[in-house]
Amino acid sequence: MLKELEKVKDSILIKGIKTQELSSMLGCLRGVIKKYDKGETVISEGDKLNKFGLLIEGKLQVVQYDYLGNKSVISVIEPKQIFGEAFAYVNKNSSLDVEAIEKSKVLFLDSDKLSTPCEHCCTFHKQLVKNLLFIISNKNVNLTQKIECMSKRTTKEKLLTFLSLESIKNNSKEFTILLDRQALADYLGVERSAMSAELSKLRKDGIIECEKNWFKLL
Amino acid sequence: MLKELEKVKDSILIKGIKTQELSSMLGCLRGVIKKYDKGETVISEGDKLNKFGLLIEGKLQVVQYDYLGNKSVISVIEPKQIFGEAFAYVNKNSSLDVEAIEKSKVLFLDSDKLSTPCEHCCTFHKQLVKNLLFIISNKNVNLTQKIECMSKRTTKEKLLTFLSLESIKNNSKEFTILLDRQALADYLGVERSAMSAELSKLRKDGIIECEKNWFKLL
DNA sequence: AAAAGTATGTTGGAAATCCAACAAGAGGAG
DNA sequence: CTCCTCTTGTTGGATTTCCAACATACTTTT
Repeated sequence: MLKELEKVKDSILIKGIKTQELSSMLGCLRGVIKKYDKGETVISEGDKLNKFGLLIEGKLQVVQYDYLGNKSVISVIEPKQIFGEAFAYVNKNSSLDVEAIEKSKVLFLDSDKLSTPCEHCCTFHKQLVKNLLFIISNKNVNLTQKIECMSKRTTKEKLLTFLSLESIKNNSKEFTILLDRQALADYLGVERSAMSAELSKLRKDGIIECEKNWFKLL
Repeated sequence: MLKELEKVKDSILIKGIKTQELSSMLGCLRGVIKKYDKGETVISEGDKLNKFGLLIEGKLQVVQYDYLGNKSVISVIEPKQIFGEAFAYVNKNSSLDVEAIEKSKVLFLDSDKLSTPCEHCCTFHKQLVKNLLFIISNKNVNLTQKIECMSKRTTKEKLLTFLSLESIKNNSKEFTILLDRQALADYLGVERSAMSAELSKLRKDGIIECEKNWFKLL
């Protein structure tokens, strides 16, 4: 198990923790590794979570079924990322499903053990708590920014809000983004073709320049 | 200062902490109380935060200015609620403003001191960390649900998604909501009048019953 | 190099939303 | 009670988005 953990030792969750501490950490947090084949369910809607997951290898998908039963993909989990922590710490049953889309290996850690340092006050606990607070707060900031974009009424405004935020993040009027057109449209909650048309208009109106993933605000 | 803190001793942040521990907590977390008059700025965009706030009395507003300079209210902070914690823990400058909309009193706590238990391993630290993780995770879940609603393409779907989630929360097909029509429209990111019309249609089609803040899914 | 697949841009009609203005009802203040 | 304000519902035309279909360019496969 230790060997598995070392594969992800530069993940944000365990960043700053000494290699020699990893072993006692696994014991302290009751680490368990589980393996999933492609298509298997990792977490089901309604599950009570007292552990959260750290993906060691493979790929997972967080999905949701709406009131009509339509499936939608909320996010994709890559190795070194954690998942399920929000439900674990609100003590609420999961409202999402997590499925393996590749053969995957997951390390589960006890959420309570992490937040409650043991009697020995192990030094790694401090670091873990810091790291976890960083991860969750960061998600929070990102979700808030997404909402900021989505709450604009027109596609043009959504785009400009998004691009303006990216420009600030990159500290430059020029930048590249990670999303392709379809992913950007999904992120903003609009139609890809309509967004594409709007991008063309912004370009024609001299408000932006762009090509593929590269953008420049004028 | 201790007297002020006792006013909010049933806040989620300090829930479960013994009264006799509050005093040492204030010292440990370098608590500072600041007072603001109506209209004063509590946090400015760009501020580097190493403390987060716990509102003791008054009322605050979290606002944001978009790329055109338009002001929009992100949320309202009521007594016992905390604010600024996300930016404090991601070590990122605030991208939001916080303003006092009433004469207010705020207790600031050092975010680093909270996440890094002192040598004495004070028992209240454990509880604080747990409480904080709960609060932030909870915000996370709520933001995700809001995104779930907003990402639907039509007003009808947005409404039904929202109502379906409320129904689940209340564990009943019948429930009342806290938002009035305008607030609900803002939450879903649609026009109030269009939403009102859609509600009427849903009622006419026999999909829901509603009156004011009361709803029933059929 | 041909073929198949993927990403992006374009377009036109159908559908939905926005916007502004007004109507109806409830509740509060004088 | 009357006046005023606030909330909610209604309506119609302007605007925007959606949707489906197709064009083009670029990649990968064979």
